[in-house]
Amino acid sequence: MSRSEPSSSAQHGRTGRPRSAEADRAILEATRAALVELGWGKLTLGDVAARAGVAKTTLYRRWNGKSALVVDAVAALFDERLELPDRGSLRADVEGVIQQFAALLERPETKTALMAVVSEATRDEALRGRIRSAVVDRQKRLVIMGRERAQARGELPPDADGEDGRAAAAHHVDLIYDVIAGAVVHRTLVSGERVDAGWAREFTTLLLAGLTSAP
Amino acid sequence: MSRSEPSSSAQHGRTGRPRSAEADRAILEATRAALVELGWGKLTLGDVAARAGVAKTTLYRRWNGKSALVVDAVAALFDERLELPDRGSLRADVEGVIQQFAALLERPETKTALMAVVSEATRDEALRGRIRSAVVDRQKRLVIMGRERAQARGELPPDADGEDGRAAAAHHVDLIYDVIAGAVVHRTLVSGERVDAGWAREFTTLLLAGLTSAP
Amino acid sequence: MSRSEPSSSAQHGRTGRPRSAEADRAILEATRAALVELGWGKLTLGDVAARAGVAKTTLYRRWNGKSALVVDAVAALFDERLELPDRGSLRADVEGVIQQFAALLERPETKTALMAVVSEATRDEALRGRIRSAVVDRQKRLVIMGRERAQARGELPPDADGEDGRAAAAHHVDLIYDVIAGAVVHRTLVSGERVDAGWAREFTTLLLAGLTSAP
Amino acid sequence: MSRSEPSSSAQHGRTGRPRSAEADRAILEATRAALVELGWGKLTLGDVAARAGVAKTTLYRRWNGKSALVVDAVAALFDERLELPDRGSLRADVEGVIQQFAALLERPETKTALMAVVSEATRDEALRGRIRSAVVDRQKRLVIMGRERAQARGELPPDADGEDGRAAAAHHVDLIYDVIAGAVVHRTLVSGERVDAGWAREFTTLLLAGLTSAP
DNA sequence: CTGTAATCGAGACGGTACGTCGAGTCTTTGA
DNA sequence: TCAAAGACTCGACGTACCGTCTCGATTACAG
Repeated sequence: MSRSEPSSSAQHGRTGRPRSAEADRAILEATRAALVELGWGKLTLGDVAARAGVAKTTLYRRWNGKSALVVDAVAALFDERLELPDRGSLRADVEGVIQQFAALLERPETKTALMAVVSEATRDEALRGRIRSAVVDRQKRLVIMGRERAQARGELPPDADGEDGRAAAAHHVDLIYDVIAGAVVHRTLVSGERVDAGWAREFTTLLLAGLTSAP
Repeated sequence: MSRSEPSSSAQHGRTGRPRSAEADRAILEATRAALVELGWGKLTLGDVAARAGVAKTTLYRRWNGKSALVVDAVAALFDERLELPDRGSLRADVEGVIQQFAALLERPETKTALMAVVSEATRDEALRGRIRSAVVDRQKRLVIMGRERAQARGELPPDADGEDGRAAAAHHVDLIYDVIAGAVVHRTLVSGERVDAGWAREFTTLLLAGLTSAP
Repeated sequence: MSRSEPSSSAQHGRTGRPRSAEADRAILEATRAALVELGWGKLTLGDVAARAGVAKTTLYRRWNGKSALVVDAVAALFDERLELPDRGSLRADVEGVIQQFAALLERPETKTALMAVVSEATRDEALRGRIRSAVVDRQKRLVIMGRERAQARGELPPDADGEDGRAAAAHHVDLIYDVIAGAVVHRTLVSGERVDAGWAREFTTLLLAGLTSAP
Repeated sequence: MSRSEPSSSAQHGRTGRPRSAEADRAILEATRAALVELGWGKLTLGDVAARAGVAKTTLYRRWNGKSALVVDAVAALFDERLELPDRGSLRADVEGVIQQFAALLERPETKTALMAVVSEATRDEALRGRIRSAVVDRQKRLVIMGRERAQARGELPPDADGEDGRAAAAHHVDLIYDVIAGAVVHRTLVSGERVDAGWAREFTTLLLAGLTSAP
């Protein structure tokens, strides 16, 4: 799913030496380490290969460039880190989401990598898709989940029925997601300020007023 | 202020041949053109120099790398394009700001460049400062102005007096700025969707509810 | 022996793609052609690489600069062109050697290159060694051979026996070599006159009188 | 005579600020110093100008390139150093000439510069002329003088009368000059050995036998 | 004493080449 | 067939000098 040749099962003939699974792990690990040390701009595939104890050939056989590799490398972090325990109220859940986004963005490997691949993606449709599935969709899932819980609690009105209702709901989720993720990203990376508990609370207050007042 | 040697006033002696102002103009223009055609990733300083009819040396004498040059090149757009005519109401002003940010971000030169330099800036304090003064401050000015107008109209409560009041106001501006700019940037560049009139209206509705309910 | 990494035998591991022998040939050939067309001063390694159909990197991987490359390029000529057929008498052999040196020095590639690398060598011990083995030794071999033949014919007295004898012989060879090669080089390159048959004869007369009178 | 614009007398109008004679001196001095430190290859005109406390412009106004400047700079040495006191015999005079040539060539500035400009001169007629008048003719004068003295002493036969005689004499001088200068240059720069008293004596012996036996 | 005309320093200018580096590809030997 | 090693082509990098140019500031001699 994340490889240039979807390594899922042995697509490529069944003879010959099989690909080392260990190599995959080592490469992604090395990529993250290199990202932390050098940042996106100075990261080189030759260096990653050397750190992973792997030949450059091996690396290119599995990914087709710096961007693809880095997306996969940071995608792994999104898998591990994003979950949303029920904190009992909409406000608590929103603050939780904000904190999780912020925690992820304050890790040095994501901080430097995320905007870089987003930038690359402005000219690369395939990369855009990869980012969507590896990053955006996983984050958006949290928004969806939090919204459903709030509706179940009665903190937010339920979705309208029918096709239009579903579309409006999706629309609403997109808006909320862009506002939350955007504000956190912007504060962290552009304004260059930390997302602390105080800011999270103020932002949540602003947001909840908006969400609960007008439908 | 925007050069590697802040050319503001004649810092570098008064003797010797003076730097060509025409060259500056041509270089920034060429940089924007190259950004549109090639995008950040493929943009090379050699190519920019060639387009500007200027030697590479001249370019390196004034800026110290791709990032710094590109920041200055897009900063010029922020100068030209950002203004806030009084549209008569807070809602209209907010929608106006959103549309302006979005229009700027949908230009191909900013779309490809902005996140790239933000990414570079995560490892470069000087670059961060340059972005702040060339981009962030110019944008934030609009937020401040819009807020003051709304206070004058009575749409928003006035700032509290004294030192604490000023600090709280600045704090508030920062929050609003990150929310607006962040949401627009995220929708445009990460989610990859257009900011149309409908979205601008919905987002404004969300935001105004937040701004006007709880102080 | 002539490379920066003495490629003689597989010094650099046995794995990996081996260096292309064809590239070597093409580079030296291109170097000579460029020397003829442009002369030492205008010769650039980038141009040589282009002529040879080879990347600059390849060239720098094998030689460490213009001088080293040029020495190897002209050394090949010294290999091909210097031989000493037995012409039956010392006089004839000496004239033969002189003509061969002169013919080599009048080729445009050697004419422009030789003094240039000698000049560089005044500040570069490694280059000096390279010149010695690639040029000087090959020329000196001819002097040694001619001298032995003359001794065999009885035109010159035999070497004295023992350690001292061998040292004196080597000494003598060095002197003769410097006189012959020096006179030819100086006439050709410094005085800028041709070495024609007449000059060769007169010089030989002068030399033979010196060689045969006082031992 | 040695300048690009033969500064001999005021060719260039008589008004305007006159050229600084001090600058000339300082530049030539700086050139020699730079030659000693850096050698021909690393010597740059910018550096010379800086050492001389002079603008690059000044330098280019008087000479038209590295080669011309260096020829003039070393030519001054030839003026000071070459003279031939009468040592009473042909042998002594020849050894004297050899030692003088050798002493000149062992100075680091001439060692590195001489062959370099000779190499440049292979492609530059004007430079060749400049070398001839600044170097070759001055050295050859010594050979001529020594030969005349020897003829006066009766150690060498007098020149034949008439046009042919003069031509033959000039011819002879040229041959001797190339042999002496060539041997010394070659030993010093190519073979890389010192010219000590022993070598000078042996070479003289060889040469005198040749000069005195056959006419 | 006042132009006029060439010099001087400084340093920016358009160029050309440098030698290095990274991206990807290709070609070996060995598992 | 894949893996490691490393040579390959290509293209950009940022720097160094080149030789020219434009400045403002000095000199000298001519009127």
